[in-house]
Amino acid sequence: MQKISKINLDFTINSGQVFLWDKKGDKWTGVNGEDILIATQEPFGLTSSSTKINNFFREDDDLEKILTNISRDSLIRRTARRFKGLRLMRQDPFQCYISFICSSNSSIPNIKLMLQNLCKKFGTRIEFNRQHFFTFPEVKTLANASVKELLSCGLGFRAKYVREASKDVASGRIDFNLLRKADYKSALKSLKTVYGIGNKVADCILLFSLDKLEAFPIDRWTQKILLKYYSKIFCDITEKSLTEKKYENLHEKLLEYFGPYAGYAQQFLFKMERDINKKSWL
DNA sequence: TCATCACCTGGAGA
DNA sequence: ATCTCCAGGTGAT
Repeated sequence: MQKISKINLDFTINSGQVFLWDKKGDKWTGVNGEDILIATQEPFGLTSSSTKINNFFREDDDLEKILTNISRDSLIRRTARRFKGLRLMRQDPFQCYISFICSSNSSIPNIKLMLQNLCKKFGTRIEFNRQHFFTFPEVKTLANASVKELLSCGLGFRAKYVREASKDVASGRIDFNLLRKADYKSALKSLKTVYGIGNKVADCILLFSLDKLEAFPIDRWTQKILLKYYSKIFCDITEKSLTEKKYENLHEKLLEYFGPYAGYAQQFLFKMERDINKKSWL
């Protein structure tokens, strides 16, 4: 049994990073690529049956250092205190990539539904702890899927994105190992060449699966948050959708303000504002 | 470079 | 019941 202290499972899993997780009783079960991960919150940490849990929950992150680093104002300090134990995760890159391509103009429950359908149709059925699960589909399987089959999973207009994006990985044009080694800006540029990936989705993939902690995904919520609490600091923010240029400029300023772990700041703020507005999680 | 707009689909609210 | 509106955006014009 592995133990990881200082992680709050509920905060972490219910912060919009992952979709294929379920809680039964006090036990969380999730799909990560071809692995099924199981974790339970214990009074003194977190237990699981797999060492893969350590990597998944970014045990190597020095949270004390990170929190000190991002604590640039009282709001972020309070929020980090309130959601103590919330962490970023290190997801399977391909699953993360497809998940956030599917997230476009959709809601968390619906994204989860689409991904579950993909797993059922294209994943591998496996037995684990006397229960059955479906793993996340392999790259080549999705790359060879027809748009019609993808549509049957409820993807709608995202079906063509998923098909093309999967082909890019299958062909090697998109190589997650290279992107992980690359610096943030070149990895971002590369991901944005994929059909169906813009700034926001690219930043999610970089932050949640490719170790780019300076990524700061700016979606409607984040934009709302910045407008509501940070309009003095990041002026010229409006509620209108961000243009390419504005997104880039804003990210630059965010990085300047929150520092190299800006992605963590984003996650705390996102969690806070969604909870305030009572938005649904998994 | 920027502003609009269409887009699949499931769920919530009128 | 039936309708409208919206949801963690992106691509095309």
